[in-house]
Amino acid sequence: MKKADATRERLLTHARRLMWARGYGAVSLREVAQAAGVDVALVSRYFGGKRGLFEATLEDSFPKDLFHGLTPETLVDQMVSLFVNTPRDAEDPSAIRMILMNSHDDEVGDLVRATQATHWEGPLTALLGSAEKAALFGAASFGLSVVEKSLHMRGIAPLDSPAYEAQLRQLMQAALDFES
Amino acid sequence: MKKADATRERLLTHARRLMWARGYGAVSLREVAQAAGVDVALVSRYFGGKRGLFEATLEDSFPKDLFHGLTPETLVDQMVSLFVNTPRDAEDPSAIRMILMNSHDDEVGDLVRATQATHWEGPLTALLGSAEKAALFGAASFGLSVVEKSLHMRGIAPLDSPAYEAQLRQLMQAALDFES
DNA sequence: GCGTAAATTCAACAAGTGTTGACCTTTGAT
DNA sequence: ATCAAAGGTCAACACTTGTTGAATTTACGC
Repeated sequence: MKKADATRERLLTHARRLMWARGYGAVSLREVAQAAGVDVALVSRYFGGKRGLFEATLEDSFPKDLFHGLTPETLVDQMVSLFVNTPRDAEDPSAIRMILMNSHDDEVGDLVRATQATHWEGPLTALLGSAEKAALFGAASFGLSVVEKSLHMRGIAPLDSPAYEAQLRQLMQAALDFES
Repeated sequence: MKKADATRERLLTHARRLMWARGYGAVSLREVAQAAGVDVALVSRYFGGKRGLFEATLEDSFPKDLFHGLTPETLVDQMVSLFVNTPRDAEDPSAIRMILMNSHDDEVGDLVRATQATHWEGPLTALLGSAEKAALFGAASFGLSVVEKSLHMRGIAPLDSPAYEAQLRQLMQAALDFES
């Protein structure tokens, strides 16, 4: 019972790396299997199919407690810090990228959006006590992350500049000051 | 010589509608051809292949003069107005959505990013006279557009609220006030 | 109406997809 | 060492994809 779990996990790791980075539809099971060093058939055997494999990566590694222990006052600092410390095109693909790449897929889009809403949008709304604040802050943060970290638009954004970080903080704080 | 041009344009229209909305990789030529009411073979015949068809939609309908005639002072108003007046999930898919859906495609990603850089990022940088300003403003605007218009995250953003529009203007202006 | 060229369809292709059932191969307890 | 179960491979399937060359239909000047 031990060996199987190991390869199961190996499949899961590579599936997450590939599918989160390039999207569910753009990655073939054969590619995942080859990366894991096993035969394609094992995927359907262990996860019930391609969709099952993707779902497993969500349950396994979607960050669920992003806002845990935060207050509206500490939120901005925390998010800016998270933003600045996250490298572009990280080896280990981020959940932001995963949402960006899979939200519009016919097969898994609904699942992705539901997962996001449950674990991020919901808690953030609860934390801020306002759907509108959560909306604007979430949109600004997510949008910035998408553009900075994932879309390959160069000429954009000197991440290391301290002035940029300050401006970023001000920008996010402005989103938080939304009234009614 | 007339009839062919008509179906050529019909193919182009449906290709843009489908590929800009769901992404190059997710749309099959047979689907485009069926929407246009012709046989699949015509695509390769008229456009030289799938990629040629997509390139044609770019040359044909990518908005090229978005910042023409604007000054740094009128930029925010213009963009906020454009933003507020653009419906969510428009029938005629937006270039924003197209960039979002195709920037990471292995086959057309480079082309999309190059097009974007030439017609948007370049002019915006020239207009603002600063790569950093263009970076932050572009990222904020684009990110907000992406989240609001394209990612299907509901519970997010009451577009019709006047207070929201004011906040949006303030947010974009803040991005523009970037120094050094 | 005829005939020619344009416009379009048809049929087939090679390649790649996810999935399945039968088949080996390794492992570990008796 | 034996045998059964677990772990994994193999070959084949039905299907979809983009592309291509030949055949067929449609339009139009004479």
